[in-house]
Amino acid sequence: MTTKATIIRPTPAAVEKKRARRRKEARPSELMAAAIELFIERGYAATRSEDIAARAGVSKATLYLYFEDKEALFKAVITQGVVPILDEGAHLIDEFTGDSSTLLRELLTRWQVRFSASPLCGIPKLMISEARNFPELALYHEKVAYAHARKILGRVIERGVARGEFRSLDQDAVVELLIAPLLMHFIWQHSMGASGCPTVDPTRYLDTHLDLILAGLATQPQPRS
Amino acid sequence: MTTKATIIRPTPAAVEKKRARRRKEARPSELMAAAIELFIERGYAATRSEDIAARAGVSKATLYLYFEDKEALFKAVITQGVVPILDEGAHLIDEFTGDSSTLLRELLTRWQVRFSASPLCGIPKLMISEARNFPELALYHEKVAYAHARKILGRVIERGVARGEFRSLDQDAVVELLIAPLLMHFIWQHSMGASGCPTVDPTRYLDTHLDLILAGLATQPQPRS
DNA sequence: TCCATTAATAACTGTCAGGTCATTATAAAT
DNA sequence: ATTTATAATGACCTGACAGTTATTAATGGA
Repeated sequence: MTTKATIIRPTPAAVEKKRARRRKEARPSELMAAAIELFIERGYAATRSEDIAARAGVSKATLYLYFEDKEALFKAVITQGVVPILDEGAHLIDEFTGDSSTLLRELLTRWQVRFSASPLCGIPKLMISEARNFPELALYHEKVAYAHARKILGRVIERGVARGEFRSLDQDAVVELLIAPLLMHFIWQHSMGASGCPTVDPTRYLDTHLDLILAGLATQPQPRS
Repeated sequence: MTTKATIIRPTPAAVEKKRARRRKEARPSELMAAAIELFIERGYAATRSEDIAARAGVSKATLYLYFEDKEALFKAVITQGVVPILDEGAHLIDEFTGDSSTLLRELLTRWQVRFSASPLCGIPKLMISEARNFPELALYHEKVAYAHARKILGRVIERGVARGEFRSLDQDAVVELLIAPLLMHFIWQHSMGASGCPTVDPTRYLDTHLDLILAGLATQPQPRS
């Protein structure tokens, strides 16, 4: 017999199961798109869940049909896939046969272009801002995103050193120094830049970065611009 | 005759004048020290004014004797003097007679050491996080801090180019690229780093940065490490 | 010692935002 | 058409926090 019990309200577990199913539909991605914009603009604490819902064109209560709470929404936003874009770079390495300077140039340019065209490039600013309020999330993000990018860049440097094209310097430091300007640029754009502070031209900036660092890495004097 | 009016409460203007006088005493700097720590840790919105007061060892109401509101305290913290430290670098340039590579090395090292030893190095992270919530403040900070640093670095690059030591590249971009790794390092330390993410060794990082960028800037092939 | 002035606070208030719930609209099924 | 299941929401509740005020403690000058 069916336990036609006195319980009318569904159990919390059932509610969460339903939420998990719903999270794969269209509505949640609208909410997440709205959330990522607002979180990047204002930060986590200063963003009201009602505003997120409003921007997605639904009511606040609807948001809570799809996400357990504000924090779950934040985590969903942060853990959105940067990995596929990073992996495009990894494939580039596998296929590439030319010199490592050119490879490095192509790799960084690719990443810059791909991230610039997506809201994902706002995530560094967001993660930096909220890291101390969400330490586990920071560690997770470091592991799946930053460490991944470092590994890929590390392979290029190793390749260059092995082929006698690059000097052998402190590997970890070189990799950080390759990423830092890109990251800094994204971060600046989404914070100071968005408040009216001057920003450098992205392509000139990246070109100069590559020009400098490739000359600095090279074992032989390069043709100079 | 003195207007012995019915007014018992002091006028808001008088209160503010009193606050301005008090702000030059010892208590406010304790409050600001506490505030800078907490703002950097948790961000502006997530920091409760009661916690700031508690860390400074006073009650919340006392805080409001010295600062009009939370925002005024935040602005006071941000506008704390980075300029003197930057100017140490400017003096270095004036006195220096050697080659520009060494000058650049000394300048960046000096800044790195001086900022690392002070809570001021947390301000970039704070400003980045809150720029969009305080646009005027972002512009002010850009003007008195970042633009100032850029100008000083610009002079060194010009000096190097004039003396035939440095290649002539996009001036603005080069300056950004000199600062970006330092800034990024401070920002990382105070966000991801503080959440347990691995951080590179500062001195190795700075050494490699200088090694790379000076080699990249140099007109003549340098002695290579 | 007394008074006047200033420093400091505990207790309070109003507002605002996260989260819930009873109810209504919408779609599906028979 | 009627029932059932699901999607969506307005109205509500509650805790937390910025900012205020009435009161007390400290200070100092005569």
